[in-house]
Amino acid sequence: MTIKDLASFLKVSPSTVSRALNNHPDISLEVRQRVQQLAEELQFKPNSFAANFRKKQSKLIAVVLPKIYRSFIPDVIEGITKKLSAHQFQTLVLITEDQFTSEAEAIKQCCDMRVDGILLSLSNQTKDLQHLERCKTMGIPLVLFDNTLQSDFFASVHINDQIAAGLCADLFNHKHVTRVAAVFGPEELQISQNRKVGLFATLNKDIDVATCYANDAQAAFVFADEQIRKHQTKAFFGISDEVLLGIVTAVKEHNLSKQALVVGFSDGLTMPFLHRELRYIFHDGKVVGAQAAEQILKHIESNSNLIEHIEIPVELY
Amino acid sequence: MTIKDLASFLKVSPSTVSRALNNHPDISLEVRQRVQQLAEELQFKPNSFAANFRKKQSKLIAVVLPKIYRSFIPDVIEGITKKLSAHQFQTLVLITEDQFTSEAEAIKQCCDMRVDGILLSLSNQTKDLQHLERCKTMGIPLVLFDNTLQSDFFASVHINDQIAAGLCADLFNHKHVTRVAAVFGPEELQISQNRKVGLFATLNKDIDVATCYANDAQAAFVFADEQIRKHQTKAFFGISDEVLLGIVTAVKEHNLSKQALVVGFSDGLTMPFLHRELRYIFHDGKVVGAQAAEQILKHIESNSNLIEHIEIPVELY
DNA sequence: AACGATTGCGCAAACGATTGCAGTTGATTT
DNA sequence: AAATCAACTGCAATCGTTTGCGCAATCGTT
Repeated sequence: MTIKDLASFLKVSPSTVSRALNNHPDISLEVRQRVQQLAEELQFKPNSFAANFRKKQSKLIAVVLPKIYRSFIPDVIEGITKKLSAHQFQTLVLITEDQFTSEAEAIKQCCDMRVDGILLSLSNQTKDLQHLERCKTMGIPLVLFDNTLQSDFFASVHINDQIAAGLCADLFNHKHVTRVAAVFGPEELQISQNRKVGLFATLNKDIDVATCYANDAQAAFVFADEQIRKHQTKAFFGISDEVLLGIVTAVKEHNLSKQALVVGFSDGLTMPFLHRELRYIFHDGKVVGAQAAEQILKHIESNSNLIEHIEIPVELY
Repeated sequence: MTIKDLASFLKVSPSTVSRALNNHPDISLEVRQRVQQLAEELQFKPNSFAANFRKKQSKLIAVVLPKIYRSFIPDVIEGITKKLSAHQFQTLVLITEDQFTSEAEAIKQCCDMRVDGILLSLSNQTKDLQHLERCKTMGIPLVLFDNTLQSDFFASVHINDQIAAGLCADLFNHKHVTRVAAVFGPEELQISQNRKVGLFATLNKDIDVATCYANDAQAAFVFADEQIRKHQTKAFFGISDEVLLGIVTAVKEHNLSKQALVVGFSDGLTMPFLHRELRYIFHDGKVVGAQAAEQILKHIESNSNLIEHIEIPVELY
């Protein structure tokens, strides 16, 4: 069932059918309705591949990310798909497993398959943006989100990690803690670095800080537990829900729930429920995802080449 | 840069280039190499839309699911994308938000855009499979996974929820508990029903059971807390990580960690860490995802019309 | 040497939609 | 009555690959 078939049924030309289906004003209302009605009856749907091919578009946006972590990322995906599907774009998901080579390969694939745009959260092995050259030369818009690197050529969307971490530091200062145990993510991760810098920049110099890089609850637990035993630490910073889980578990095991001050970044779901005293920067994946999607749509739909660096405002809860 | 351009550079015909690029044996090794070499140099990549259009395939598989829950689903997606990308298929993600109308709409879109296959986890509003008719008529293979309904026309992949829940019941029986507080998911959910049936079928009849339907930690917490207060309940069943979180929190608040018996379904990550005594059916998303992907690939690549109903074996940890 | 079989490549027609341009009406203007 | 114009619609080319078929040249066989 093609446009030609419809055309011969209706004794009009394929072009007329095409235009009628697309509500082109050249076609009289009467013909338009006849065409659309028959199309409806016969359950006809134009072959979008033929159309996209001709129109040189794919209506596909790729989301390339290191891993589907349990916090934050699900919201990001939801935010992206919701925004994109409202604009008749579909969402492709590619996972790099935090491997630089996979990331480069994924980008290559996206370009080769002519997606209309790419949303990319960098792997923690990625040190520069060379592998994105192809996107530039092929004119495929790309927006970095969450874990990004500064670039003049690609838009980016994230929270201001330094400022956000600064808010956490303010809290420690204000509560006059003397010692903080801070758990960051993988050391190479840009986000780890930014949050670390932000924390230390604002934290009173006379506060002792014990630092640890961890990427799961277990490692964070071991560290927090040790800090409590050795130093009676009662103030903690955790960079993500994953490590906060480890910290909070240690805190609870030592019956410090009420006295301890646990501060960190969270998606506001599990951890605040688990530890009601948690103070956290609400890292809202839906907003990040929606904004990133909006940026890419702006590039595509209005052909704007404006490179924006969006910082999502954050609050401490 | 098209195949034609390459052809004129090399003074051969476009068909030769096409065949050379696809390693067609009709083309001499010498010509093949020349073509491939120049293609490499010029960074030429065939327009996959043109090719797919011609070949009537899309190399796209859609994954339609109710929501990106924090447990299980991330693993499912990972399992799917890994398997599919190994076969040069890309993964499209559509979210229905547990709305039947969204689900029907999503399926329609997938068909209209001619995906090569669909992996579907049903929304909990979905009562029958009428809306999948179109897939049948268009010959688009579809595999149900996780939350499914029995069907003769579509393959399915899931664990045997009844048997799995039975294993949990065995544990309660064996430990001679007298009272169980069981939390299921949304009542309409097929999975809820199956696990409930399985639990009750095996549970000793003289065990009192208090039942509750909840879909988040908070609701489960309230229920568990109440059961502990009113009945000193010490045995609990939780259908998912979400509700287990609520149960375990209540248990801990009452200092029952050591004495309580908490049993449920988990993805083996957060909850077992949080409550080391947790006994759980390991609900492995990666395996479910990979199996579902494998089923769809089988349909596509070997044109098999065999409808299989796969039950992933489970273990109680 | 003559014959069929094989090898290697090109021709041209698809695939199904879109779109610039031109042509056909009928109505309106001069 | 001729000319102008607008409103519709059709023609045909086009997007970039793939692929059935045909044609030469080469090969091996008797």
